[in-house]
Amino acid sequence: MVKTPCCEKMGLKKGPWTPEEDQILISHIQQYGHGNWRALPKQAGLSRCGKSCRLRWINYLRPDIKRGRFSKEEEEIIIKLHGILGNRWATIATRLPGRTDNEIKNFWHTHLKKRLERSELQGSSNSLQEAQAVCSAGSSINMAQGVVDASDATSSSVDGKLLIANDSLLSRKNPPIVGLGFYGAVSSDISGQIIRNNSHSVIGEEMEFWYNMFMNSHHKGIKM
DNA sequence: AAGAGTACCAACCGCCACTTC
DNA sequence: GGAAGTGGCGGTTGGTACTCT
Repeated sequence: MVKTPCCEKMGLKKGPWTPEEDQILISHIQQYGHGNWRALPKQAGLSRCGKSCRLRWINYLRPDIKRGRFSKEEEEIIIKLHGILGNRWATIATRLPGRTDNEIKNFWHTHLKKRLERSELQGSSNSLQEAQAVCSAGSSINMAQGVVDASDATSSSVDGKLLIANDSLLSRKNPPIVGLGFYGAVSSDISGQIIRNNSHSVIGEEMEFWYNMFMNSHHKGIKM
């Protein structure tokens, strides 16, 4: 097999999409779906690479995309999940229906990150600052993948919290770093829904929970 | 009014993980 | 088991809109 480059240099268009291209892509996907992104542009008659088509569809053309400003609630979710997961935008996006990883990433870099930096400078005590404490510690609890992808897990719920019995959920890409990220822990029920709770005492319990879970899995030799 | 600086966001790039052969 | 194909992710860039001087 010869590996073909993602975008053949010849004849493939780059840059902003035109309304005509959008229309072609939408109608093609509505008609045939997107079984194979690399083959799609050819089938649809687009001079774009498959990756570009996929990105355009996922980030802009998908019918369930939610446009407009992020709500306070969404901001809070992003901040807390970022505190736990780090820059795993796609995972965070699964908890924000209608929002794309790209949108969340942009929002983080253009709004939240700056706000966090400002609030840190002002020394104010609010949730943003708390999250900043998590982020600036450079911590990332990768086992939290299990929280976010709980719907895929073979799992059981204890007191509304989740136990994961599927180490396939655990990222191999990023080795686990256990640190202050526990502080911003978000818990989830068995269906993967986030249980929102800003109470410090509960956060403390969650820290303990996640810490114990990490230690248990570590001792059992679960790869994380 | 115009140029400079800044903010925002769509899109690209390179890498990695999973799947298929 | 390993090589190749493919999809997906995160980092980054570049263009445009907006604000300030």
